[in-house]
Amino acid sequence: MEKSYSRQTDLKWQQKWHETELYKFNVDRIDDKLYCLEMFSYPSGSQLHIGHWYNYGLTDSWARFKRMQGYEVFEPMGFDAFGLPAENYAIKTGIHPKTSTDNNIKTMQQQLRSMGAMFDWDYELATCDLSYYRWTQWLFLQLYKSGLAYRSDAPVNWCPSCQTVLANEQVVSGQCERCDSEIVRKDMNQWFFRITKYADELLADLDSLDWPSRTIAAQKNWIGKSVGAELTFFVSDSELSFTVFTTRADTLLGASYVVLAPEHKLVEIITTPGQSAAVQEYQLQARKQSEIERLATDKEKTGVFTGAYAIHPITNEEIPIWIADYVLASYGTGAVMAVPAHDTRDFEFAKRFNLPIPRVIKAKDGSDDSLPYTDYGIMVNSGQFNGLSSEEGKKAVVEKLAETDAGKFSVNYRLRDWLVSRQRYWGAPIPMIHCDKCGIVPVPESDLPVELPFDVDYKPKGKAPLTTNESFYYTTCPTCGEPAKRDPDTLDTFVDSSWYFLRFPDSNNELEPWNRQLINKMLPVDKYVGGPEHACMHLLYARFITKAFRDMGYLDFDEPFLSLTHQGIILGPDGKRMSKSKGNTILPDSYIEEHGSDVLRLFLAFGYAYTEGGPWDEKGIKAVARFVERVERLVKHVNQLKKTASKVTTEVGKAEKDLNYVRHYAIKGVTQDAERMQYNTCVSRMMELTNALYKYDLNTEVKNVQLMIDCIRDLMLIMAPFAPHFTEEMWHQSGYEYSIFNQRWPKYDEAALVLDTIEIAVQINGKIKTKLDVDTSLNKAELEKLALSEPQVIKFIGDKSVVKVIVVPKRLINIVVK
RNA sequence: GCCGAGGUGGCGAAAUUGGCAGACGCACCAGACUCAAAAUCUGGCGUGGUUUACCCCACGUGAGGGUUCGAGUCCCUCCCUCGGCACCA
Repeated sequence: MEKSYSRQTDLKWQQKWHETELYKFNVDRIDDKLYCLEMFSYPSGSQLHIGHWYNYGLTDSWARFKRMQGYEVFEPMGFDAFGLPAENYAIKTGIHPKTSTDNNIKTMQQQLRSMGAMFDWDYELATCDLSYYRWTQWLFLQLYKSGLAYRSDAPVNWCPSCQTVLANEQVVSGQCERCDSEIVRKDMNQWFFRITKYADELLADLDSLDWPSRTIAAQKNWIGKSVGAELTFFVSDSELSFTVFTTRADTLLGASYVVLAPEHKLVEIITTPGQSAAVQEYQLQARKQSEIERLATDKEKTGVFTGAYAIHPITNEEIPIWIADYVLASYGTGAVMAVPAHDTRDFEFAKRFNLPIPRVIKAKDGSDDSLPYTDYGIMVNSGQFNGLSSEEGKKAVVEKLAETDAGKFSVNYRLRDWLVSRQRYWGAPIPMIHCDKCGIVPVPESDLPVELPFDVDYKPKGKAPLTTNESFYYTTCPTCGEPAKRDPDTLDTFVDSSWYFLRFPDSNNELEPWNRQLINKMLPVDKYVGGPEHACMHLLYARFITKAFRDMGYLDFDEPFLSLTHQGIILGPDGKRMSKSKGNTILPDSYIEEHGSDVLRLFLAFGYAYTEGGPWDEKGIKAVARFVERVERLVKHVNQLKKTASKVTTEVGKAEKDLNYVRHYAIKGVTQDAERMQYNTCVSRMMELTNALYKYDLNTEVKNVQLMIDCIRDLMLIMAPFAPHFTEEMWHQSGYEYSIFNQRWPKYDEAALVLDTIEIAVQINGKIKTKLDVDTSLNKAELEKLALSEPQVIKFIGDKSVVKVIVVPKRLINIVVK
């Protein structure tokens, strides 16, 4: 047999789909819309790799499945085109980022088209296009206007290799997310987005989302809510006071000293002359520490006594004030009350410096008298609070202090504001102007875009490259008209990607970033598919931007992505992550050339649990190629039978019923499993139906050809989302009307799934002893009677007596004997 | 340490959510076709024991307990792997 599926088939149908505009989104059907989105591509130097196929190809299969179910599917594609890799490549090779990015986009467009996905290219966007980033700048201005973008002096994360600051989210255990360089802390004046304003809502709304639990957990961890109280301590012999944050107000009576962060503002004021040399030395040491040193949790506690004392707010006793680097200036109030008996860190510190360790909580059942004791318990040695549980005490102590304004309930978040400025070239310029007279002035919206100049020396020098382009950098103040300077920093690329899903449905709108009525209908995104590595970056930022623009009145929904799936990672054949340096990279191109793109797509569907991924397997792709050929032979064989079979029947006997059962079982299985993106079992069901058809053909002399035709028609339909070119070709060869993707998804018939007889298991005391073919029409009592009269069963029961019989229709009968 | 996801044949994996563990496929073994090979087709394939064979028996989802007529699935205690957070008060 001449094979009729190949790479040529792909190209032929891609051409036809393109000419007939088959996948063009029809806005008139917006009420049936389904927004299916894959995380857009980063056009790096290399080409589409297996990971892209795994993400885009199989999400496209899901989208096609939805299309056949009658949805008007919106599946756009674009490019996250600003960013460091293009710039670093430029520094290395001298090729301008714009040149290399434009080239890469062209290559990737080509490759994405060759995948044969339904992407509607009319909506394509690239974040580095002026038509896109002018609206990114607009976004910035709106955030600025509403107080959500602000400039501040703060200790920031500086990557000495990338020569730029980074957001907290881009620092991974003290190292740069991109280049693994050790991060340095620097005090700099930078732009921030006030994401912390939404901390509580970002946390609370997580529970309403159909997202993987690990991603929800990661965001919860990252936001890091802690509920507690702020308590005020006065400095002895002074009017000065400071507050501490604690989640364990019930342990207040056990506070035997307090600790300020070395950077705490009060330190200079309260330190006694005798201690000032030691304190200054310690502050200097703390500042010099690298991020990695500071994060080490196993190092010995260090600290210095300030010489000053605080007044305990309940006992009025004097307790010493220390400084130590285990207290972070950036969290809570930068000061803690130390309760060494009930906190492991305070305990270590107190041991080291011989500070008192009074116990004020005992275990509820009195069983644990070891220290430190960090669980909840009963308050002891706490005067009027004695006998209260920790839970009660946490309230009672704060309420007591509140009487004198020395305490209030309070919530703290680990989440920090999002640092968005970068001292790099290849990004959207920040639309702000620095004027000596007027201060920081926003660029008027009518002056947007602030165009990124082409002619810039982008080699890193520790300051923003845009300062080297004088005609960009030097400008006039829009307020007073005097000479002024543009902000030379560019926006974090995560700003670009934090709103692209809002732009897609209206990506050609030149008057506004999006039309409100339109996106209120098009969004939220119904299904979002991409890697899990964005859990606390892109996925968090996008939620923040959505909520912020909702509050500004530009859109009416609360969350951007209702349902999220993370595809797994396809590893190299060696089981390691694919990388050029390891030489274990698998490129899709040669497989597509050899087998056609559908074989690759089907293999990715069949070979892995979608959310798990796994090592590349050369043999697997052969197996799937074999399956595709097997289907092709079958289609051709039956099309032949249609014309030439001399002896046919329309009767439906046992063999026909069995075949029809497999057919409807397959339809049902694929319908359910495709819905939840469990693609491997979808392909299994198709294989079973194929096998059943072969078996029927082989074992049946006089065939019900019409049934075979119907089965194969359904097989082509359920296979279509996973092998779009192949099935379109088979559909065509079978004489059906173009296109298979305009067909409705087949429905399964529950009646066909009920067989006349079924094999059920018979257990004695829960162990399977035999199996019976029974009529499915039998009721429970009849089944029980039948089982008990079965010779095998009688033999097993022997002289024991039957205590109980459990009958589960269509499954099993369990006879309990004693 | 806290949070999340996992641990099932030689391998990739399934299991209608408490009801026949291992579907589907890979690899392997045997057979058919063939001069031969490839391709294709048919059958076998968790482990151990027993048996000439058909059969039969026992064991089996990381380990150990428990609930239940019945547990891969629920509960408790551990072990291991991966991911997130972490001197966060």
